[in-house]
Amino acid sequence: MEQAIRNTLKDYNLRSTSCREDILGTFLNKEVALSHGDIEDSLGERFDRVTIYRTLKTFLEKGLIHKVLDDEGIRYALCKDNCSEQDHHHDHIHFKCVECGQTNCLANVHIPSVQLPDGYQASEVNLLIQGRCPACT
Amino acid sequence: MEQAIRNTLKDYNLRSTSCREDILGTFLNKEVALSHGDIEDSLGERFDRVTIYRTLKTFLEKGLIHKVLDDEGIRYALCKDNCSEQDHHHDHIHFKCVECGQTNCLANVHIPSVQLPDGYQASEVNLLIQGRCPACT
DNA sequence: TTTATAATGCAACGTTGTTGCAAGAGATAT
DNA sequence: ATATCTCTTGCAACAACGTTGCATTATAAA
Repeated sequence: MEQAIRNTLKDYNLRSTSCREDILGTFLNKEVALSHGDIEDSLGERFDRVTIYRTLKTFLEKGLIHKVLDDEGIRYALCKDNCSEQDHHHDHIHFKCVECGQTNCLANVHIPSVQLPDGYQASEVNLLIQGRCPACT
Repeated sequence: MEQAIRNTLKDYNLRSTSCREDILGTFLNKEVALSHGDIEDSLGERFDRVTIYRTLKTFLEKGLIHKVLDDEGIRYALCKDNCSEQDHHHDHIHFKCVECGQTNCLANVHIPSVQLPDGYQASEVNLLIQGRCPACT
């Protein structure tokens, strides 16, 4: 596990540091979309707030994580497909439960293609569905 | 126009105040999704920041506006259909141009229905497409 | 082990959003 | 037109969120 995380960082041309390892580990554990605050809470006082911000920014730029839209702000989740600095492809859907507040990725559910009016060029698609998850129904 | 705005406020059981009239007027003029900051900039120093926050909150609760998810935070747009406190229905799509930064509503384009896994109940759907708008292609 | 480069922590700052409370304005009935 | 009740506003103070510059420390490669 530890080693797998290090390898992932290496694959993305990132140096291994304890902060990066812990944050990546948190994403792997939780499997839901996390906000900066969630990560801060989960890691305790081990790292500076600023370092967490910068780590998230770095992960974003390298294509390790992507933004997840949320009605309360911005969250982040691991990229499932192999994204890179150049190329992002996320056609999956995020579901946020209004009851328990968890946001997670509905893998396997594909976004049906949308017919855009003339002149519009899509590069990224984000779909957030809010409602109740199976655990809260 | 002035009178139309007052009537709209009345329809939603809201007292007419200059702040509410101006904010509603701004939404009617701009026709794009606005953030709190956009509104603040557009209205100048006429109203307190706090009042703008509270006005947006009130408009939200009464069903006059709805949240539009954005990769930089949260924006608001007028409800087109007749929404109310109880009942919101927004199946339209928002398009954000990565070039000019404007977010607007693609009326006429409907969100294709999504087949959710068992146990999930959807109550609200938000679709944001990012790319280039006709003016920036 | 040395060295070049990158990441971290700290401090300071700016922005964004919230709450309580006193003063002021809107709507209604008289 | 006025009095009255209620809702809205502005102010102050605060909390949360996010950014930048710089000195120090850690990583990876020679």
